[in-house]
Amino acid sequence: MVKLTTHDRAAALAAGLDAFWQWGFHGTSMKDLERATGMHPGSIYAAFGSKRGFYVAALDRYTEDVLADLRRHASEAASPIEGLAGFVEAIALDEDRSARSCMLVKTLLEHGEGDEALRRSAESGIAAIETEIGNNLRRAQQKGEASASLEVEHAARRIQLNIMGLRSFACRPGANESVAVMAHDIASEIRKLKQVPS
Amino acid sequence: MVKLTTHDRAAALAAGLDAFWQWGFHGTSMKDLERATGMHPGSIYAAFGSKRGFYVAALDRYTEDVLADLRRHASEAASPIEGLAGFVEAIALDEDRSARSCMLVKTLLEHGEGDEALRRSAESGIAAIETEIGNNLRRAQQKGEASASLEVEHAARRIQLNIMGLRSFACRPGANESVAVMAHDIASEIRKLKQVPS
DNA sequence: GTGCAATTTGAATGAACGCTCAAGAATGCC
DNA sequence: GGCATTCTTGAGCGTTCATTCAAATTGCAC
Repeated sequence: MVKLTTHDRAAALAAGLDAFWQWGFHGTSMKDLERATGMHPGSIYAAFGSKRGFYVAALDRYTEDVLADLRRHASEAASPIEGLAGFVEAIALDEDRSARSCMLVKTLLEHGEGDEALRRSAESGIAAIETEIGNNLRRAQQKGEASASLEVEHAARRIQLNIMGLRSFACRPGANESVAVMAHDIASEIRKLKQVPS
Repeated sequence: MVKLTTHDRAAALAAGLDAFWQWGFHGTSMKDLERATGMHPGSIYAAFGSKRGFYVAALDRYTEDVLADLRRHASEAASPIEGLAGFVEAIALDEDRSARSCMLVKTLLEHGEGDEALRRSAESGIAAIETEIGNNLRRAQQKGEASASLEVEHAARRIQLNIMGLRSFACRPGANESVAVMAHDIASEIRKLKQVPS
């Protein structure tokens, strides 16, 4: 295992993630990855150890990207809850179909019974996102935006489940209009967590 | 393509579905399918044409099974809406992890950009289930259980999205308790569609 | 029991798979 | 420029893939 320049490694991960995202782990061949990254097989193995190692690294990067996106929405929105609602609404605006499904769910479903370690890797990403959603809800509580009696972990799980459903729903061919409707539905359910100002 | 006795064909489909459900399309080899069905490669090709043909047939069978399950819940429950709520709650009771993910979503995600025909096949299954959910809601309207002003198609889509999310959520390793909580959450949201008796 | 058609069988096929590593190119140091 | 070291390259490794088909077996009519 050998260092690439930070830039090269990041570019390779982005390209590899893209390929795995489109065709899944088993559906993406080393030849596909060579084409996508412009690297030769030896270099890929030097950098990531194996096809599976490459997948895990790309999956980690995906989780980081989602977390960054979540934090960006939180920091740019008028309030924590608006940040979450905006994050959900943005899913419907995603142009490319294949980028819509959640890579973590995709991993979980593709490796149903097979690769326990890979499933745990996906689970830890999901847990991290759930925690971040929970952080936002707690911030909403501190600001008085959400009720102090809100069960944060439960609500975070429910939001996560909605996002999983929405992202899968968005992969349906020709569902473009209804995805937007569903996204707004979910966003307005999130906004219902705002307590009526007393 | 050659006829198997009805019984043999059904048994082969059930075994094949099981294998595809666990390992996905690309993750299941012909050798796996031979082991699962007890058939020899020639017989599988005689009966289903190709590995892909086998997958499509198994997927169709899956859709039929889900529809039958949905109708069973509808006919055994006290009312149409209770039928839907019970159907959702039953998902959490499913024992084997791999049988929890929705095969149709799994197909949609695995073939993100690749096999257009397969994705359309999955979509038609999803649409059929959505229609059946809608039928139940309409029946609820006719009985006065749900408001006549309920937007049936919209509500059906929303329920379907929740089910997709729940079934994916249920694949998370070690999520057993929270799956039950989420299932009851979704079921009680469905029950909110009951109009208050006036 | 015999002959014929239908079915079952699994060894064989070429292609594609993930992965390796010896050889070549590039780099750094004096 | 010469030498040692590191990195890059891609042909080739053994394996496994989906698929085929000639031969063996079976079922049936008479």
